[in-house]
Amino acid sequence: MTELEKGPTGRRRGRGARERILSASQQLFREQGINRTGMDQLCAAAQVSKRTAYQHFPGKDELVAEYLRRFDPSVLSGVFDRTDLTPRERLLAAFDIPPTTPLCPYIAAAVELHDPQHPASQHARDYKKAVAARLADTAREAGAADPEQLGEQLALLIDGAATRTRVLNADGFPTAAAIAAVLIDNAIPATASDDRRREEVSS
Amino acid sequence: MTELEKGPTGRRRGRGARERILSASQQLFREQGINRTGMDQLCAAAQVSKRTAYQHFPGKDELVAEYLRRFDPSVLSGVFDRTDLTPRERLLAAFDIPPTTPLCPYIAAAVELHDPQHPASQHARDYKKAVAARLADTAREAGAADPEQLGEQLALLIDGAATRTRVLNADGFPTAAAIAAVLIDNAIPATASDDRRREEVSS
DNA sequence: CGTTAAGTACACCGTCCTGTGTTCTTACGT
DNA sequence: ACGTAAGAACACAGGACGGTGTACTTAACG
Repeated sequence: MTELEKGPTGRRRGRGARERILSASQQLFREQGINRTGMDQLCAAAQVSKRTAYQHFPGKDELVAEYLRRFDPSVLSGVFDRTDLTPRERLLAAFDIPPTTPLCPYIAAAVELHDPQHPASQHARDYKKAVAARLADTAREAGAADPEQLGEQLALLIDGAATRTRVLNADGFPTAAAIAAVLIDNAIPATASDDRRREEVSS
Repeated sequence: MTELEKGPTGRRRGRGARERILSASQQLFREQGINRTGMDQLCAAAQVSKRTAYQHFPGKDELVAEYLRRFDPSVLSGVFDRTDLTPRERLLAAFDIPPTTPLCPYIAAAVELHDPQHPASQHARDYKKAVAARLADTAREAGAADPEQLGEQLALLIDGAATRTRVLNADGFPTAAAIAAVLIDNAIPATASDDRRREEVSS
């Protein structure tokens, strides 16, 4: 990863500066925040010339947007694609987050940048909606009466837990998970604690 | 408030510069964020010389801390001291927040400043704990089985709603209020809910 | 080989930021 | 009326920031 990735036969140019920049962004933006991380420091950490950075990204704003774009696959698919869990367990697994996680980078970016028009802010909105939609899908799979509502509720719990973890310096996800369990049980009519049967509830 | 406050007989010095500074802080910090509000702009809005500002506050950090300190009475007592409501109604009234509210300034400050050691961050922690404690008190008053847990849960809901309102640009408090209603009903031992009026419960 | 693109090193610009020094003016209380 | 302290006006230091210009070096590939 730190080494250049030589493609099969196609483009093999470059020595991976862009990757190093994004990698350093992930570390520094999360550790120090976006506004408190200057381009000079970032380039030094990435071992990349400042000039090179600005040949890969038009500006810091676009770099931040691209930095956020990198989170999608890991977070989204990490939980929702686990076939070893029942839908209900998957919903709860979304709250199994190590307390060391700094803060949802989308929340941090939206608050730090403070501009709803910023490309990163728009991406944050899209991401949050996507998570809620994924939760709703899983809720539907689990047989919830109102999947959209449950998805929105669980998404709110995740954000609340992330925020409180940051502000209070104490893990808020156990509390959120407890609430989630109540909501899930209330939303699934049959209260079949575990629907091990994978029957598609075509409704 | 905007006028100088002449004490009874004691100190009558000053023409209210400090008040104007704090007042302008409330407006600008909430509208634009803390980091994006420079001292020059703030002093101009407060119609205060920059030199005067730095004679009232050692630095911007302390000004921010004092700015946060101003929120305590209004927010805390605004909801919890309403004697016209039952304890249960008071818990739910905490979610009646106009959607125009920018964002809980404590969350914004903690995320923007990004330093847990910052005086404002410490104050934000204290405030969040105080709110949870107040909610727990009210929950106890309402007859909840585990008031501390319910207080913590409701506090998490409020923060989640505030965060999502900011990130998604859509009011998140109705969703949070719906969850709160479920939690409250689950936490108060069944029929013992202190509703004085049971008329339009189901409506 | 030579070409070409990617990357480096480094100085530099303009802007904004927090914070200070200095001098002058106002208003209050005695 | 006078002294004193709060405040105004204004320039300026010192640094961080985002971003650019320029000349040089490296590595891939024909």
